[in-house]
Amino acid sequence: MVPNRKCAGIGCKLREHIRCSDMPAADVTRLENTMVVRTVTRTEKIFSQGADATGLYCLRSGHALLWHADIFNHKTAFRVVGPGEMMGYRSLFGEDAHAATAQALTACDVCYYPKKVVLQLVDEFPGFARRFFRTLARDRGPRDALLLRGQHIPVRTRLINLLLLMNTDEMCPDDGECVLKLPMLRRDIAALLAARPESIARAIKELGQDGIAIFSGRTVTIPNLDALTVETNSEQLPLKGAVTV
Amino acid sequence: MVPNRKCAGIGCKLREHIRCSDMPAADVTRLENTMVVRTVTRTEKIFSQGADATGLYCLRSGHALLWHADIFNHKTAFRVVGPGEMMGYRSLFGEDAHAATAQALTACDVCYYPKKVVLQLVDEFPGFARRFFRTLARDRGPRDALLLRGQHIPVRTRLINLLLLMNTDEMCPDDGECVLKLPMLRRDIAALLAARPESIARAIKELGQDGIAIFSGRTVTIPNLDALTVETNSEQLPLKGAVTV
DNA sequence: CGTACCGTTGAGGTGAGTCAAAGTAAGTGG
DNA sequence: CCACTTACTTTGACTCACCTCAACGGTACG
Repeated sequence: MVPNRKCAGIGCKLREHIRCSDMPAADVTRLENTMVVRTVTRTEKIFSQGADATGLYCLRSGHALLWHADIFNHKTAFRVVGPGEMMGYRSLFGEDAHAATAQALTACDVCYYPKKVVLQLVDEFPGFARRFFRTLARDRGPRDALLLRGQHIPVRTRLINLLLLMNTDEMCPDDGECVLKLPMLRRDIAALLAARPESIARAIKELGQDGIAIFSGRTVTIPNLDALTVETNSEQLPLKGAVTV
Repeated sequence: MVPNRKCAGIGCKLREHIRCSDMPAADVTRLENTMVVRTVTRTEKIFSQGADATGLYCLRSGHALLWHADIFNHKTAFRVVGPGEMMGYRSLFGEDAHAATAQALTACDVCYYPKKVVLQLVDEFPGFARRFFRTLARDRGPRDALLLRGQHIPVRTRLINLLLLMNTDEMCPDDGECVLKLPMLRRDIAALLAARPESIARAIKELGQDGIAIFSGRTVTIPNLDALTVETNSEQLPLKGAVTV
């Protein structure tokens, strides 16, 4: 782990939460002062399954993967965390130990806010709390996995879903082809889709032959984005919309 | 739907939430006065996927099933709601339409609290809010399904997991055999385990032949509870602990 | 120029889905 | 209370997507 350093200004979704609450400048500063930014390298763990949840994490840059290991160390990933996204809030508010490990897929700048300060602010400012309620209620954490797995959806379709999920930014010109860089290994894709790396390789080959998505290392070229969406819609999507109870 | 009637006293988990907050009697009365109890019959819907979330629901008695339907009307259940349990809170706090349908498995008494009052109380009483944070963060909603599905777990094991999940009450003497009454159809079990009714039937037959769990209609006799737990532990349980990020 | 690790390809096995049909329980009306 | 309808449950035969195991090619790094 690289030496910590203070960092002025709050990044991530948290800034948005603050804007929506009527938090005075003094309290924002209080939060800023306790924030710690640390830089982690690829494959390094940000927090580990089983460890106490001592605070809230936020990615300033880079990508991380959340996965859970069973007693046989069989890993099941269920969320890709991108720049600006928070993580660790479920165990924070659930008052549980971390039930998943966060591992850096690429080099990351990670913000950390101590539990005590976050909970205090949540208690004091209803507007701030309400934003967290929304985040928690809409959290796709385990839902990402649900969306992507499910036996009756073929691996090919699950892979397409993942591509569409990773394509949030506007790296796609409206008509032309679309180039996407996946921040993870085949092994990680497999863990996310609840499949084996071999099955992923076969699905990738198939998509390439059909001219739907051409993989070259971690770079994916998608000639026609519509062709992807068409295919997911024609398949059975068991949890297409958000599954909010 | 049977005519509504007022009902004194707040049941369910909500009472516990109130006890943990420092809510004055006047506010508790405010909540009680807006509460509505209605009785629903088997198969009746308590709320429907796509409808606006107008309040919080709570089962005073009976069992209900939460399921989500895709565009092909393929139903995937993900939670069994028992007496005292709340439902509908995710869409309430997520400010989304209901993304699932709640359907009564047996006759139910359902409490309903209007959104406005609940949100007001959450804003006013941090202790009350904190309990909801915990509930949301620990919510197994979609997680139940995750626990039970996953291709690499055979249907037989998923079924055992469900039995253990339904066996919360102490209907088991310490040594003797344990009798359990499932509140649902085979079809519902299938939806919960992301399997087909035929596969459930086969798994049930197998468990009976092995003398691990004898099904007779909706009544399940488990000669030795340990035999069940042993089997789940020896299998790969991808999400054994709670998956809280 | 090895040593790892990652990625791909092939052969073989299998759990569970699908389809179809028979058996059983539950609910209805005379 | 019984005949009838309807819905649920079980069984069997077949098929297939994916897993497993094993081997080989590629690339990074010492």
